[in-house]
Amino acid sequence: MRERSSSAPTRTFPRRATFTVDLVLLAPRGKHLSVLLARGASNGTRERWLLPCDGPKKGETVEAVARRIMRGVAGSDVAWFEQAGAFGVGKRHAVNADVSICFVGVVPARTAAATGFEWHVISDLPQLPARQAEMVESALASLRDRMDYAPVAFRLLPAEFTLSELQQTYEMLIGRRLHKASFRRALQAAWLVEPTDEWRSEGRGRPAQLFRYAPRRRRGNRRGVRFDLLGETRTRT
Amino acid sequence: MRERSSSAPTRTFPRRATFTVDLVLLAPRGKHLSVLLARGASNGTRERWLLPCDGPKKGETVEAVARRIMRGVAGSDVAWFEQAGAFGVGKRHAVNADVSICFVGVVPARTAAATGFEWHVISDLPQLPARQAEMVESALASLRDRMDYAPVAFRLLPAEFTLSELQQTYEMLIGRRLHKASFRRALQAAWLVEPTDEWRSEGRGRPAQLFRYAPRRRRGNRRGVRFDLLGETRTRT
DNA sequence: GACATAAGTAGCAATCAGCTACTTATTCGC
DNA sequence: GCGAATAAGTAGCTGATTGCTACTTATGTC
Repeated sequence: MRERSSSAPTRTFPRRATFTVDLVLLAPRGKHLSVLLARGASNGTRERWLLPCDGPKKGETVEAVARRIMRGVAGSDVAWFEQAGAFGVGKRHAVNADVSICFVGVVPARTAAATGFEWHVISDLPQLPARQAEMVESALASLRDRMDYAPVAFRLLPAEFTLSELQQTYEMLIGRRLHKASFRRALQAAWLVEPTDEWRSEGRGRPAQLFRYAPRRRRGNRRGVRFDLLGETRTRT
Repeated sequence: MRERSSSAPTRTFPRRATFTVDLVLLAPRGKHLSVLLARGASNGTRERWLLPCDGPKKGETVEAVARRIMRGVAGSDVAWFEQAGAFGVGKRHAVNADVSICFVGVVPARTAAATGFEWHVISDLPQLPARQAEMVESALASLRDRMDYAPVAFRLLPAEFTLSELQQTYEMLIGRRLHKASFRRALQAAWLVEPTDEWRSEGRGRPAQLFRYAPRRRRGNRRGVRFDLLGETRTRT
């Protein structure tokens, strides 16, 4: 299936193939993350679950597709989203697209799922088509890679929040515990929050001061090199 | 254009659209990086240049497409490559694919370009279609993000190399100068190289000892959080 | 042999990060 | 009221990491 080409004269003409946009939409669920799944047609005894996905309408960017799917399945209150790569043939996909372009997004807790969709805790997912299972893994990795650079946690919280809430949100998103004193020290150094005059008492224990997100300055922080590479010589793809 | 669906019963059926794989292939050129461009049909007075691209053959993964294009345009001696995201409609693409899946790769200096292709220094590129220009930017960012984790530099060098050569390679790939003593100290701490018994004298100055890449151990290095995020509240997509 | 040049090292000073151990302020049970 | 329990918030030690200046070492050039 050749198309009209304006590519290099000496090469074969570019072929084309089809894709969909698949969405890994995450939301807090207690101390863990949950992912939104669509109930698939159950072809037998067992339920089938899939990631939400769709193709582009005419002229739509892939970001727009992702945004449209998010609006459709969970409303429009998205804390953050980003592309997490394209996943190709070789592992079965739900609707037989050649390639799925994966987006990862985060929405606040208690975001209602549209009919036919349900939140599932990531530690206990039903079986997904191989390609989609891979995408969930990769989406989580993308999110965790970005946590140091994108204010995901702040967008998940209300305008005013306690530092303990902020820390818990970070812990949930990156999937591991953080040390309280170190967390706060780093936060201070980054000039990301400012205290309000309000305090909140939450049952027992000392009341917590409320803060708001108010980033002040940028650390022009070019380090040398880190050499954090694995011992093995292999590429990530 | 609806397709057979096994998606959520209550949603519209996934649409599909076409894509190509586009390649940002980089090679050292003196102290800078160059990118491989394909000479396009010159529709007027000015030359047109494009990124190499193609679509998948039946059953081919996107990685396989990227690898095939690389083989075709620059041989098979690839130091490293990785996907750098999908770039959608909204900016013109060379062959009118709806979406381009971008791969970034690095090959050694002096890799010969196939007929119809030429290396261009990245600081002085000819005008490219908007989407492809965006891809070049993004590919460089991806490479630099990955430098701390993938042994790209080691794969560009011969089996035995001096530490100055290694440092220069790093500087070229990440696009900034590094401090000699700090570079070496970090390298030692990471147990990535081992000295050989050989020394190389390169004109004037003290001869340099040769090293080889021999990664020994892994630093299980989970930091707390870095809060390296920008002041502005915006996502990267 | 003096000088230029480049490799390679020592070590200071500042910062960062992980941790223990505290102080402060509140509710609960009595 | 008062002590125990609980959670917020802080102090500060320690070792690791980093950027840097300034050195020493070994070679070629003249």
